[in-house]
Amino acid sequence: MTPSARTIAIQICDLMPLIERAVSSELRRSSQYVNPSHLAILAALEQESSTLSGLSEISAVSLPTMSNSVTTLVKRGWVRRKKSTVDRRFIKIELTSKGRRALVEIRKRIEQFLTAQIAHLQPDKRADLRPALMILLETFKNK
Amino acid sequence: MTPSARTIAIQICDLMPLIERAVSSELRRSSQYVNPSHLAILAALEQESSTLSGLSEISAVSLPTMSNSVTTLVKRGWVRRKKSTVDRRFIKIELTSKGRRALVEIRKRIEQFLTAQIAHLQPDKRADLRPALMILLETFKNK
DNA sequence: AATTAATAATTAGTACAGCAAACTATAATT
DNA sequence: AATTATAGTTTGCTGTACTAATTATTAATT
Repeated sequence: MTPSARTIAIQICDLMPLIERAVSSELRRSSQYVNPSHLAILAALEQESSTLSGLSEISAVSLPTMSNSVTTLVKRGWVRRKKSTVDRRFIKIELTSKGRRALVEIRKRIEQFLTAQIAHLQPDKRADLRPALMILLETFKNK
Repeated sequence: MTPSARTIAIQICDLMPLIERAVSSELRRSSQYVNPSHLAILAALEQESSTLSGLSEISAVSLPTMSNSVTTLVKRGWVRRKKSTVDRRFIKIELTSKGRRALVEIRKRIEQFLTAQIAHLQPDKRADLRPALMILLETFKNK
């Protein structure tokens, strides 16, 4: 019998905090504190520059919140604000090269941490994980 | 060929913020704001009461942070502090019945949200998810 | 053309999680 | 009895989250 959507939802519900906690803790351990929300912003900007309202929608936070977060990231030199020449109400947020390097660095640290956890698994279990994660990625993209 | 641990790590790295964002946004949408970290604390206490230092270790945050979070939860009436009679330095944190009800309520809301996402999937894809999630749950338990 | 409405972003004010450092209270050691 | 260790709390800071109000700019109306 195929598992109900609810069964899987509960599993995700249980799993999320476990990984989240481990990764957050790993990020906090680093010299420069990195908030998970910053990671999301940098990752979004890596694809393409975005306006402030665009970012706030992607991250599902309010506009003022995103404005503040961007200010923090600007202070760190990871992004820059750039007024649009077409419509001057818009502000384009761009990743700086320093921000790009920081993103690579942060990703590397999380990846190394997660890799260490996954490495303990049997190859056949790892084989099960990949397609499942692809399904989830597809499911939660643009949600 | 079985996927490398690193490949899977990257997948998780990409997936996490997607789900996290969706769920956080869902939690914030509710009348009473619920911080994800609160959820983790309540869930830990549901299993069994714990000391403050126990909780801070489980959630991988500092002792002062946990002390403050518990104070917030006490104000909300969701947990209570109780001095140990054996060793009076210890403080047992217990879930109140109101806290237990809140936990059920929060879980229900997240589950409903996630269920709605999962429900769109084909049964065979859902069938793939369950064992994979079990592997991940096992992997990140006690990490 | 002047006024009004709509849109994008910021500012102000509040709540609260995260930290380190300094502190209090209690228990264990010496 | 004095010292050291342990469990929590308090303080002071940074920074994310919110809503409500404000500013700047553009679009729509009259």
